Amino acid sequence: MGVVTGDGTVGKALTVLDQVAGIGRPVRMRELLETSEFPKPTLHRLLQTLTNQGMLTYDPDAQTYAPGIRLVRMAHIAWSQASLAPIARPHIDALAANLREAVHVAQIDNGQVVFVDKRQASTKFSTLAQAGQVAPAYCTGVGKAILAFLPKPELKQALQLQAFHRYTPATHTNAETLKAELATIRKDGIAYDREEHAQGIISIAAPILTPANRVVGAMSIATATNRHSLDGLEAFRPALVECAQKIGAEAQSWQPPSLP
Amino acid sequence: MGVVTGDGTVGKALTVLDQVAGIGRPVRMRELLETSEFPKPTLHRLLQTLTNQGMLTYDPDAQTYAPGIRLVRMAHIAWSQASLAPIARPHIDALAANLREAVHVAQIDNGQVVFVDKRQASTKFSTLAQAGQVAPAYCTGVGKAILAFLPKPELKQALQLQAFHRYTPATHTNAETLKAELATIRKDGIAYDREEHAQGIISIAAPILTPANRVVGAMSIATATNRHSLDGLEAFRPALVECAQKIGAEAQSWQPPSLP
DNA sequence: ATATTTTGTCTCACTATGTGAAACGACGTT
DNA sequence: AACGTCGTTTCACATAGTGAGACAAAATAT
Repeated sequence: MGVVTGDGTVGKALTVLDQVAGIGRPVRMRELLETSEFPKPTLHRLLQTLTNQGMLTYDPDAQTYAPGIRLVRMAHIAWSQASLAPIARPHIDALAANLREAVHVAQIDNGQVVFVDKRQASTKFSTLAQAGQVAPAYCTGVGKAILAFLPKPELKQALQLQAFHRYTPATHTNAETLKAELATIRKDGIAYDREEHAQGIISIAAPILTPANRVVGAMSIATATNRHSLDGLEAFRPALVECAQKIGAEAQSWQPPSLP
Repeated sequence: MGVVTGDGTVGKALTVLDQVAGIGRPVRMRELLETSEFPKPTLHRLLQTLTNQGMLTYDPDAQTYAPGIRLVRMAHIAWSQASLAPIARPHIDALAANLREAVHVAQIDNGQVVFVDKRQASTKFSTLAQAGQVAPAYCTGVGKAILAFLPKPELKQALQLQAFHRYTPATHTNAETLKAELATIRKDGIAYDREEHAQGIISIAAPILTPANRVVGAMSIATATNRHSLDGLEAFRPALVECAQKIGAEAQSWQPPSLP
C-alpha cells in the first residue's frame, strides 16, 4: 500500500531543497547533514545537482547553499495560480480596511497550513504569519477550520500527519480532543484559536467553501489577548463569514492535491 | 566539458515543472507532450512523481496539471533570501514615492531577467512586470544593465542563451550590435530600453553593484512613450543611480549562481 | 450502434543512474 | 608535525528510471 514514500531521486532532491529553504539563511553541508536522513556523499551529490539546476546557489567562499533565483521564479508563478491569493486579495483588502487586526488566508498542504496572503494590522506590534509561511493545522484557527470541512479520507490522512506538539497549555495534544472540536466547528461554521499555537495570540477563522461545498482554504482575523478577548472576536464574525463566502464563490477553479 | 546537461532525473523533473508553471494555466499531458523532449511514458511518470510530491496538482476531472501549493510554500522563503528584494524594498519605496512611474528591480538567471520587485505607477494604465516574472535580457533596460557589467565568462554564457527574437523594430537581433551597446552602457553606467521589448514602453536602468563592483541586479524606471520621451527619462537618472548605489552597498551577501 | 482516432495508463526487459562505504584531500587547530 | 573536522572523489553494486510497445478509455467519426 501507498506509504508516504519519498519517491526516488526527485523526492530526495526536493526534500533537500525544502530543508535548505526552510532554514532561511545560507547553510553549510555539515548542518544539513545533521538533520538529513541521507549519507554524506548522497547529500553532497543532491546539493550539486540542485545547484547546477539553479534551484540552489553556492557561495564558494563561505561554502554555503541558499535558495536560487530559479526557485523564486517558479514560486511566484505558482503563487499566482496555485493559490487562491489572487482571488482573495480584493476581498481581504476590503475587509482589512475596516478593522485594525491581522487578516490571514491559508490553504492546507500535507497536514500543514500554508499562509498564502495576509494583511497586517496597522499596529506594528504583531508577530504574525507572512505569505508562504507554514504552521501546524491542529493548533491554528485556519487549520482547524479547514480540517473540519475536509472529506473523511483526506481528514484521516491529514490527522496522521499532525505532530500534536504542545506549544502552549491550550494546545491539543491528541487526535481525540481535536476531533471533538472539529465536530463543533463543522456545525458552527466557525473556528477559534484560543492561544493554542502562541501565548497571547487568538483568532477567529472561517472556512472558504466553494459553491459545491468543498474546502479550498480558510481565513482568519487574528489579534492579541491584550487587545481583545475571545468574546470580543465575536464582533468580527459576520464580516469574516461574509468575506469567506465571497471568496469561496469565486474559487471553483482550485485543484486539491490528488492521491496516486 | 560541461554541456548544459539536464542532470539526471531531477533535471528532467524540474524541466517539466518549469514547463507546467510557465504555461500559466492548468494543462493536459497532451499539450506538454508536444513541447517536451520526453517520450510519453517518461513524461507521464514525471508528472506523477511531481504530483505526489505536492509540486504539482492534478485535477482528475479535467485531467489537468497545475503548480501545487508546496511550491508556494517555498516561494516566500526563497524570495526573501534568494533575491535582493528585501534589501531593495525600502529604497525603491522611497524612490517610487517621489515619481509617478513604475520602478523595477531585477536579477539575472540563465540569460533571463527575473523581476524580483516592482512599484507600480499610480497610473493604472501600465502593463508592466510583476515580481517573479521573466523577460529576455537582451531587450530590456535592466537586462542590458546587468549584462554590461557581467564578468566575461558569464557574459559569454549568457549571450549564448539569448534568443534574439525580434519583438519590435528596435529589438537587437544579433549579439554584435548588442555587444556594441553593452560597451557604451558599461562606460556610462546607464542603460535604456528604446521600445525594444514592447512598443510604446521605454525605460532607464542602472546596474546594482556591490562595493566590490560585482553586478547583483539592476533597477529601472519604466514609462510609456505617450507620457515621456527618452530624453525625458534623463531627468530620473540622478535619483535612479543614487538609489541603485544605496542598494548595492547593502547587497554584499547575495550569492551568484555557481558553475560545476 | 460500430469503427476509428486520440489521449492516457501499464508492462517489462534493459541499462543508465543513483547509491554510500571507504579512501582521500584540504583546511584549521593545538 | 600530528590531529580533527568537513568537503570531495572513487568505485563495485543494485536500485530506480527508461521507453517501445501493448492496452484501456474516451472522444469523434461513419
